[in-house]
Amino acid sequence: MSLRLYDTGTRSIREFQPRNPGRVGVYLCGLTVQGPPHLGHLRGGVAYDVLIRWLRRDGYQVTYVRNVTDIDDKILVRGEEQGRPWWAIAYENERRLARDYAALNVAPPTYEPRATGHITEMIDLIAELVDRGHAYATPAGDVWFSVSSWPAYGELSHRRPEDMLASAEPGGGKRDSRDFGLWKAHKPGEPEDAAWTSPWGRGRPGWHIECSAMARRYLGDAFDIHGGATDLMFPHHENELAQSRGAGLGFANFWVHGGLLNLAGTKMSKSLGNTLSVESLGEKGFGPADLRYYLTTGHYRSPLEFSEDLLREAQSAWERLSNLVRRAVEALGAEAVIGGSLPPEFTAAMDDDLNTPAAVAVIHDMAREGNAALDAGDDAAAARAASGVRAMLDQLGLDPLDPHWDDPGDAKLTGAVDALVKLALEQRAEARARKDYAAADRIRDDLAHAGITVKDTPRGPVWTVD
RNA sequence: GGUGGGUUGGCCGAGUGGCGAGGCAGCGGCCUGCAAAGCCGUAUACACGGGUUCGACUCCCGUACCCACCUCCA
Repeated sequence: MSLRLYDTGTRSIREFQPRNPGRVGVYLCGLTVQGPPHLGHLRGGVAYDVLIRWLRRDGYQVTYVRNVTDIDDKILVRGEEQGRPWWAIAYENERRLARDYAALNVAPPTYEPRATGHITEMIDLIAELVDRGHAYATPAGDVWFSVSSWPAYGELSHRRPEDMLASAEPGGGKRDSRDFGLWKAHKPGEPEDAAWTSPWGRGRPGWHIECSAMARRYLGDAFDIHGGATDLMFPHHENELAQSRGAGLGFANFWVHGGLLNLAGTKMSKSLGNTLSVESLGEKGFGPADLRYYLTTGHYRSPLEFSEDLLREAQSAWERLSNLVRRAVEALGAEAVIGGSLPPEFTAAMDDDLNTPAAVAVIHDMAREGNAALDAGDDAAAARAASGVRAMLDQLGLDPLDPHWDDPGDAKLTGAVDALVKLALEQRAEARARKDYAAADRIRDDLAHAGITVKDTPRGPVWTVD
């Protein structure tokens, strides 16, 4: 069994085969860094992280390119509004995104090219399109892609040209309302540092051309997988495809589109302003692992509803899993809970178009076995189950013992708190020994007020900081 | 108007032509001084109407409703 992936281009699940044996090239449309990232962006990041991890686990050498769009109309508008350079805003948001991805244990891509660093490649590509008759320049210095010159236009999103509404992008010398911009002439009033020299005069690139140009540079004329969320399918990906194919490039073999994250029934979106950040959730007691687990419990292509209640449920479920792993480590030692292999049911679920909900169900089943074995004192079975659970979680980027999840701010305090809590627990143990439960419970309550939860286990009390 | 996706039990969420994934919440029990954790058991499902079939939640047709895209958006 190997990976079968849904491909938007053919609207079907296909056996994944790389173009070159052992190597996979993946291009993911990253963010337009006009504002801070929100949970929807992070969902996409986690979903593709899961895909990349699965490909690597299959032994592929993966080149994963995720771009940053750091020049576009909206970024320029933000700069105007805030009275700051547009590039400062772009870079600030890019760093925020990197920080949030890191918090969620999303591995960095192989390379993260910025649009502004690839103007040359874009100009080259545009020039080729003009030469081939698929693009035309206007006297004003704009360059448009000619949709009517490319009969296959619409093949990805399966739209017929006559069904398309006329683009709102006005005139500007366009021959056809569906034509889209490859190069935008610099306009009076726009920042001088937002324009580059080109054969058509000073200007800046249109949105779609960057991905075609950067994918070509880093992955070659043809590559394996192109990803992005479903809202990019049209027009962005359709346009990318037309540009690249129009220039004679093979472009992507698989198109993988992820579902959106909904908030109160509608999608979370920059333009709607209904966004949520990792920090705001942290203030409500949710850790990045809770969020990552939650984002993993839905299938990547399905829309996912977000609410605090749902996140809280995910948190409970995630704690169950991480409890099992910790219990096993406490009972059997850390060396007994490493390096389990992945159960065939888990592998089958993941190979089936990355069916993470089914994969997570396998983890829960094995966690139950592990807990039962622990209760029964069957160390061998417990170690086997806990190791398996850990291996599966690790595959999803959710190993509970990964130091990544530790709050670094706690490190300095841990030693001191440890000693103090130990002292309190000794007193509580003495009280319990003389059956003075009122005193024992008072100590536990006091600790609880300080944010420390004490639980009694067959091997003595354990405590956690909330 | 066009295109695509969806409607599963209190909630979330997989899946299959015939054995009721998994989680969260609930209830009962075991364990525990209590609590927590854990384990065992347990009720409530497949939007509606037709059709195909020995048999449909699963296939087909229709209806309703929801979401997304068709303008920038992960």
